[in-house]
Amino acid sequence: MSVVTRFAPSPTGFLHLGGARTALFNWLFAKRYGGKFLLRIEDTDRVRSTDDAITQILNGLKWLGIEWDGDPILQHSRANRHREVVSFLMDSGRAYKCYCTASELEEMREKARKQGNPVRYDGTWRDKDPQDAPPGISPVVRFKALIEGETIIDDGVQGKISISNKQVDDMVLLRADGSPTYMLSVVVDDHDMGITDAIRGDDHLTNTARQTQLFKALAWETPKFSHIPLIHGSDGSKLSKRHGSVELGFYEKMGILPEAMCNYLLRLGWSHGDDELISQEQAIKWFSLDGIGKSPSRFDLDKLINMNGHYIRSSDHSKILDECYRLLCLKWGKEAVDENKDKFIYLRSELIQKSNTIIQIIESIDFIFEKKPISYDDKALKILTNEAKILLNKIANEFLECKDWSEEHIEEIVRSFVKKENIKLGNIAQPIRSALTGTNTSPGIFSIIFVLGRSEVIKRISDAVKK
RNA sequence: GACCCCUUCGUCUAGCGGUUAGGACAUCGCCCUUUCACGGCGGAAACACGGGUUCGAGUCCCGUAGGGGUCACCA
Repeated sequence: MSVVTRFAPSPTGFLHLGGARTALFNWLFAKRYGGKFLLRIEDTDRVRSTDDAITQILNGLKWLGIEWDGDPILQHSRANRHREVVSFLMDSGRAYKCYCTASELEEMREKARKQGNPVRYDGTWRDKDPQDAPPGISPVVRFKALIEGETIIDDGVQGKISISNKQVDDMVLLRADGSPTYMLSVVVDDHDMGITDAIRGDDHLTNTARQTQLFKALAWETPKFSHIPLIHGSDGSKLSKRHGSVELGFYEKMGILPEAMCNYLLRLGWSHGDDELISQEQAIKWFSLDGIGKSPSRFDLDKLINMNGHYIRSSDHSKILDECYRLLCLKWGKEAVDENKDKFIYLRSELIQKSNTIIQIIESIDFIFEKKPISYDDKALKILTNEAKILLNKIANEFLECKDWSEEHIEEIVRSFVKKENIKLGNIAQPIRSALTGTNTSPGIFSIIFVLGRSEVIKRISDAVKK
């Protein structure tokens, strides 16, 4: 039987790092075995689900390069099928109506907590005669779970796990308004979609016992589940909005490449010996369940950024350039960018070589676009001493007389100036840098002088000297 | 609280009974150097603890501690 996996996000929030990794693993697993990867939107909670979230999830997956087979399935559209399964369960005596009110349930839990018992539904309506149903209350439908024995889960990552059936209570299948719950829908949909393997977060592990019982009650085959440990924040706590950086779009905005993100996510919880840089093609060849670790891992932004640097340097430069152009336009406006495009093109190799993120590239050419007169930061100001200004005046004259405005010739001028003045290159390079960029860091000094052009250079130097 | 899972450098991890416990990120030092980086070289840095099993344990078993997850008419 060929492999069918799925990613089943709930559109109650955005696609975050954990979800992205789950999607990646399922996708990789399907590719590895030549199977299909399906997408199912778990929107049975009509109140909390939003279209925005769906769009964002889809975009996030596309950005990562994860393509699903067929159209995404919207779970709520299958409600009738879910209800049909419940009536089968009712007929076969594996489900029943429960008329407990919310306050009764709360009381029940409170009592169990006080007595130190597991907090579960106590089965009040399990064997009651439906004739006793109180008037005016619309019931929920509960699954009649097994009371004795234990449920064995053969997990692809965690191995064999047994959970006592005493731990599993009679879960709600249909809400009072007749809508199906998640617990029912996953089971029915996984079966109907022909899912053979599903990789999902650890947080579903104990739910699996409930779902397994449902599969059995329906006489359906259970997919092979593999529960992967969760990703934690850098402080070791559960990844949450508190970390401010769980959303995938956050990383796109900071100039992380999707390839780097995939590679990083892949290495978080999965390994293939000492391999670190793993292309998508290679990952598809290597991916398997036994490379997945059992312990939770922390998210490390530094490592992601470093990995991103490798991808920036090794990927197709024209692709990087396109992305830079897009972001540059966003930042400075298309007109300004087009006007200065050749400057950026000239500096591109150096920039790509030394940057770890797209944003770093963009920021290192801020000086090109700064409005004149440019502003100087503290470090630049510190460099612009009186002695430095004297040197700047002198070198400005040299530039004025320069006949051949090429980077090579500019370097000649500066180097012979250094010799003449008996100073170190740094003594003049840093003041020039400050004058031209308003900061103390920039691309190579000769290339920025060349790129800015003679009149601009003269102008900026004279502005700086007047400071 | 009950149940389930986890535990190797600061972080991600390799290791699948015999290793000087390896790699990567971060960190420190040196080199390169006009700045910031990139790159190169080198250093420091880990088997949570306690019992077993075994000739031999990071590797197997049992406890303890710590961490995580689940206990909804959320998914």
